[in-house]
Amino acid sequence: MAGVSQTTVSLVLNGRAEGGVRISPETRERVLQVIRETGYVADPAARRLAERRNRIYGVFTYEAVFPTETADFYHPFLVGIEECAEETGCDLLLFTSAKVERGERRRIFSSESRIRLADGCVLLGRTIDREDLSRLLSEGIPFVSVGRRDDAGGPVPYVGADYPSAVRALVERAAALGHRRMAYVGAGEGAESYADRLRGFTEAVAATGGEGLRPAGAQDADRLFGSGASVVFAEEPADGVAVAEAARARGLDVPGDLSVVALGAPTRPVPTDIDFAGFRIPRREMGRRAVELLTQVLERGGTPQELLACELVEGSTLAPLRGRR
Amino acid sequence: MAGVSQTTVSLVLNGRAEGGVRISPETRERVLQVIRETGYVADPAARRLAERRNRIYGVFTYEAVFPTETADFYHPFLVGIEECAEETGCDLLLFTSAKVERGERRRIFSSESRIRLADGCVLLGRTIDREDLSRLLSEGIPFVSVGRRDDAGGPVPYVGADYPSAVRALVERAAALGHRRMAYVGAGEGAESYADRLRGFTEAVAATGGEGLRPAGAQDADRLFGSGASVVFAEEPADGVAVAEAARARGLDVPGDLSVVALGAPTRPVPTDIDFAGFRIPRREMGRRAVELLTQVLERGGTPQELLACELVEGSTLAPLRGRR
DNA sequence: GCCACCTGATAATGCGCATTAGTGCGGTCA
DNA sequence: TGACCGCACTAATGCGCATTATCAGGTGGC
Repeated sequence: MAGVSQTTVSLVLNGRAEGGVRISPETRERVLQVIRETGYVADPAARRLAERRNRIYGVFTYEAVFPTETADFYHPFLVGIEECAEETGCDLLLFTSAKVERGERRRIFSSESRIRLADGCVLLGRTIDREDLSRLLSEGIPFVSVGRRDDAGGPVPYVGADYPSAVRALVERAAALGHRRMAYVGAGEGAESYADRLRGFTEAVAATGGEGLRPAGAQDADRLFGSGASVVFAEEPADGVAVAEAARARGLDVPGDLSVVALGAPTRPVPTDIDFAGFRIPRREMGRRAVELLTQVLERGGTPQELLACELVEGSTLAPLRGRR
Repeated sequence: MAGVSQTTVSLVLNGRAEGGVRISPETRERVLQVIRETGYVADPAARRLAERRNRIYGVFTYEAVFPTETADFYHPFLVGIEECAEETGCDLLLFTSAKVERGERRRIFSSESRIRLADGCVLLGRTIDREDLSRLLSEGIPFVSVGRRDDAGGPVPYVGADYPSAVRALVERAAALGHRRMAYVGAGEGAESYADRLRGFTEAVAATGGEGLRPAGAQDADRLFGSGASVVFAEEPADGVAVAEAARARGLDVPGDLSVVALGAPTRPVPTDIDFAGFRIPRREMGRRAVELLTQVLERGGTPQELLACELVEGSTLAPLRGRR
């Protein structure tokens, strides 16, 4: 239509006028005019094939991206991811096709994985299969995990929340309020985030000269209350609720008789109106940062690992040690 | 690695053993073995190029897909869309790259639209630009709109909510309760959904022999209450709240003195605990159905147009006409 | 010995683009 | 006059796959 070759259109379209190749202003204008009239758009698939890049970032989650159950927990991450993708000019590809046999989890590498359609991808989830991780690494697929991950045959690029520091700060606050015997309720393992919290707890208790206790769990209320702990660090808000309820059932006042600190954020709605002391996971910021880091990896490579600070939440469940003050 | 040609691999990979082409079991097994060992996966982009299909469905929204404001309204649609995409074995592409100049809406056809990367797409939004719609039609891009849309240079494929029927049922219910003078509050235009509600109202009122009133809006409380209407149909829950508040401000009891029916669902959080009579928009089902219809369009073409029934909500704001019963 | 026929696999082609190595042309300089 | 150069543009190639036409080798019939 413009009387020029496909090459010329390509050059005009991509503004590649710098590298030795020149297009006369008249020709350029003629081409642009036709493009405007027809609304021509280069086929992204072909582009990808030739250019080896897509401007499409994949988002992988083991659960549905738009869940109904854990919506409140994952949503903020996705808000951040989308925000940053929009700014970066990228589209997001949700791997919804990862076949799910009844009741099974999605898999990153299914028989017909489409992960390579994206330039790279962002991983989201409480835990991520080590197999999947190490395969991502060995195949050299660019990715960034939201949430710290242990090595999986090599260092994993991630942006996580700095749980150890957050927990440490809370332990120090408790110590400053006179608490010495502190209990940690929760598995302290299974996911990096849990391990990090427990580690932060253990180290901080040691540093402040306190005494760290590990009752079996919130269920084992007898051991918990028999331990003499004056403050309980609950691995998750759900644990915190369980502890608080058990305490009240025994006529103990929270925080009058027992302080409770809830770590993390509710991964599923917890029916409570307790204003726990704890911290806020910077989920939105983590999502944003993950996309930024992915972009950086794509451009310059590397294995970025970042921890974002959590903001402490005062709450009303952490009080001075009974009898003090 | 298997000592065969690229063609053979392709044939094995796609199981195309029916159409005259044959692969011996030994060769096939040898190829599959290598595929298993290496974890080879066909490049989706190249596949798309050659096959002209992707198994990627685009999702276009004018606002962010993961919004914070209107989250509650759009979320159910997306849940349905994702569910069905997962069952269909498709991935979802979120057009987050549609450049947004500060404060402007996204555009389907931006300078570098990637819409054609997807096999087709689902459109979401209260209103959709007629320009965009007619261009989708004229360019023959397969799509399905969530929500009924008027013709835009041709019939638009959609799956919508059957507002006219729902509103009619509510009007009939009101009529059965003795109401005759009924008012509709809202613009009744601007979006197809509003027009449909007003139309359902007008027709149903005429059919039941009642009297339909159109005060200017909830703001114009004087006209509304002076009209003698015993029941108000509010175009949106927000309008319903406004009406109910205005009524209470005048000492009128809802529904004792005035019944209020709220149509649709809150598009943004409305701070109220009123249990309005009205109906439930089958949002999740609409999302699911949109994906199903898109699949159908891709396979067999056509322009499906469907309306899904809304479930009536009893609520507590629609009572028998004062002085009756 | 020749042709017809079937089987199993491959060479060749094209999808729509980006990229590179030219190509033709008019002008410069020695 | 011819070598040389910059300019504006194009022909050709390849990206990784699906598809189609073709081919080599074997079998059977007459």
